[in-house]
Amino acid sequence: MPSSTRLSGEARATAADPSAPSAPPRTRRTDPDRRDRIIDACLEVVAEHGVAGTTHRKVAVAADVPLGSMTYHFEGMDELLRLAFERFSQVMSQRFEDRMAAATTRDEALDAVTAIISNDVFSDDRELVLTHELYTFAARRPEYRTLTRNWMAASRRALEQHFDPVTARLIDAAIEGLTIHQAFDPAPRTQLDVSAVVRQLAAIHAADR
Amino acid sequence: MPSSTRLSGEARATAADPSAPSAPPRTRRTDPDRRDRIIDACLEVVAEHGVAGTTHRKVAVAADVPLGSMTYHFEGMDELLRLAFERFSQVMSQRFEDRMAAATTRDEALDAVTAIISNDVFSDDRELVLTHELYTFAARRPEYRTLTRNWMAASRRALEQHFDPVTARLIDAAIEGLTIHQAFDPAPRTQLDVSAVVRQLAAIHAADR
Amino acid sequence: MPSSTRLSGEARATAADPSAPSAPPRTRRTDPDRRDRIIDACLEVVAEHGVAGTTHRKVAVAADVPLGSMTYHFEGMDELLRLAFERFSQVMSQRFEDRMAAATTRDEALDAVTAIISNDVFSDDRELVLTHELYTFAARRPEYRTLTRNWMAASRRALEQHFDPVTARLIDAAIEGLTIHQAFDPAPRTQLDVSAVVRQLAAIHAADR
Amino acid sequence: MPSSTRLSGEARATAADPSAPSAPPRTRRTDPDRRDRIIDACLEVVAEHGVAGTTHRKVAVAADVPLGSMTYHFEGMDELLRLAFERFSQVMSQRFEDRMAAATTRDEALDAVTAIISNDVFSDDRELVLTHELYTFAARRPEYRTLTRNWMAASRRALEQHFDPVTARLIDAAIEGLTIHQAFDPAPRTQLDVSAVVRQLAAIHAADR
DNA sequence: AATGAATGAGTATTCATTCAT
DNA sequence: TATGAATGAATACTCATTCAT
Repeated sequence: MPSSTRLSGEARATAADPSAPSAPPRTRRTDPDRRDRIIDACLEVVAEHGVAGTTHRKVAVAADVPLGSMTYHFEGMDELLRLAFERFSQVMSQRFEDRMAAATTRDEALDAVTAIISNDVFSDDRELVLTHELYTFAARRPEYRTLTRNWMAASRRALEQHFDPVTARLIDAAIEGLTIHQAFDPAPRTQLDVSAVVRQLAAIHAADR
Repeated sequence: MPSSTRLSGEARATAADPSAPSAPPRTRRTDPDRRDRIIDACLEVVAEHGVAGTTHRKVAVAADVPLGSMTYHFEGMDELLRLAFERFSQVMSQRFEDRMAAATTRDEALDAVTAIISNDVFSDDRELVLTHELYTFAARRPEYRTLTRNWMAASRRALEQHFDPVTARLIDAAIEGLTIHQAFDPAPRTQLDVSAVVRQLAAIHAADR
Repeated sequence: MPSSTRLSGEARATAADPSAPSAPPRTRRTDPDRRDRIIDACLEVVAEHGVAGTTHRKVAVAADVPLGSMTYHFEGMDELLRLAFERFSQVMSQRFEDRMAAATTRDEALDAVTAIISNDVFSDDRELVLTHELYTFAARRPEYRTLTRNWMAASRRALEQHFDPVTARLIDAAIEGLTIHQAFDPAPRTQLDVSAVVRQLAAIHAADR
Repeated sequence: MPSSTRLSGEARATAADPSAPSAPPRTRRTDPDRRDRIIDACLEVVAEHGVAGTTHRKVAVAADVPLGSMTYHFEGMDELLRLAFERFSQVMSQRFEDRMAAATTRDEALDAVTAIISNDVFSDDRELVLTHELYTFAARRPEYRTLTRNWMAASRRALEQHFDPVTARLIDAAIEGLTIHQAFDPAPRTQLDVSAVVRQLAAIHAADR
């Protein structure tokens, strides 16, 4: 489900309409979403080959642009990766917000959180991989932690539509922790009733007040 | 493909110049913990340059061994990385176990968890980075998830010395989630009383029973 | 595995030193027959060092191109060798055809065959070596036997300008066998009157009819 | 059929008899056919990987001897290859002699030759490959042409048991040429009645006398 | 006498980047 | 403005050979 809403779903500009016979075969001059397409392609290459295996060549092939475009449109791999991860985190963030916004009651919000933890975010490995590539990227380069900071802040803001700030932080952390442990230790001995846990978590602070 | 000069039998100039008297006798022929040293060095290189930037050359320099040693002792970079991460996860795991084992009461255990979350594990960036390099490594290669699985299982076992299994899983996830969010979003608007949160978390299941 | 310094964007020292006035402007940016030159150079390197001793480096030096050109223009050594042998077999084939085409009578054709066997083809070792390198190459890789098949078929076609198909096959085999035995056993006890033998060979099938 | 008579078929010394319990586990000191075994193994490696791909390591593994044995028993790859090819040419030579010696009449000799050309020598690729590896080896190194010279002289001697020297040379060359062309151009348009051709060849010189 | 650990020189190949067009 | 041919530096890995044991 999550991967279907993926990145930019808009149709690509068809490259020259062959039905127009009078047009000269000039190389198409305008390709306005080329930059965008390269960024998307970069993300796909990172998903498949990792940051370690992402090269100008692979991205150029994936985006179907000439190799020279890469350094023409971007300073270097670093900038390109930053932009790709920026886009990724925004897309993920946006999806989370949409889900939380769709909940109209606290109970629906709790159901949404339960669903997210249970199976949703990393239903395929693509986003598991990209998330951790991003975390690694940010762990190594403090200057890029704005990406993670923004993402996390956005998540909390979305949760605060339904919960007080402390509970929001707690739930956000629980989503993170349980999701990761589920991905990396898929069959723990002890099964969890996620829905119950989430509800108890949400009750902590309320009870405390 | 083979070496070119193989078929010509003439002797090669031996590199060592015996006329230089100050040079040490150079007889480091046996070096039994060389393999170990290389693995340690690999971990340092990963910490500093990332998996992406880890090369045989850098590791060889860091371990102070000739380049040829690298592929003599290891099948290739993959095996070396696997061994390095194995060692890292075991060290981290062990440290966690030691901490939990040092707690003699449930209350001390809760303090230990609080300390771990608050500042401890990722006090410097080195372990933050290595942890996420490992997660990325495992995310991309399901066959290496035994590393993460073992680590997580060990953590839970350590927690189960003090808590029931469900609570142990919950606390483990909380450590993971809060630690990450703290590292990647160091100054959230809402401060958390970690000690209080941990204690409430531990009370959930008990209360539920 | 990727390059290590990729993520650090600092500029590299450019190698060209503009302060050296005697250096040519170095602008050999376009070199359209470079590919061809490399193939020729490869053949020379094979002749001198054998397939076993043929390396990208040696070929690059022989063709006076930078090492990076090698894998820019060719998939790998295998493709390069295939192209080199293709060229070699075509050149040899062509020369054979020219010789046979130059003969206007059956008798001249018989003289040409005699000349070819007697001393000509392998007058220097270069072509002896290349022929056997090619045979070895093809013996090991059935998929490249098209090269030998084409060469042999062309030879037979050339002979069929003067002889019936069966005689052509016979003469072709005799050229092969006698040439090899002459090259590898240069002073047999029994001298052969090649011209007479060839003529008798050519008479076999005619007599048979 | 030819490959069954292969090299040295004798049983290998079983390495330490585990049923003798009193024997100390000392490393076996005497392994008299080790040298031989290495030479055989070398030939197998050449057959499989070519001279180009034959390395000390591969041969050591194939012979089941420690790597250090290689340079202990042999000067280097060159000597080892020479010995291996020497053995190969002797085995091939011997087999040819046996076949010709088995023929008691001229007619049986002609049948034997026909059989050899038709399908026998290179029934599997192993010997095709080894023969051409040897030719290439000898083509490049005139000093090793004693190997080919001896082989060819032996063949002629064997043929001279049944034919006069000139006919023997002719038939020998025909075997060479037809065999090669058959191997490298397996489906020529024109089929040959090998038996008839051989008989006519044998008649040339007789008729000439 | 025999060996396995060790190594430096070499190999094919990949890469980000440059730059003439 | 855009590109693809070009390249030097780097990569992982292999190898024959050495030598302390």
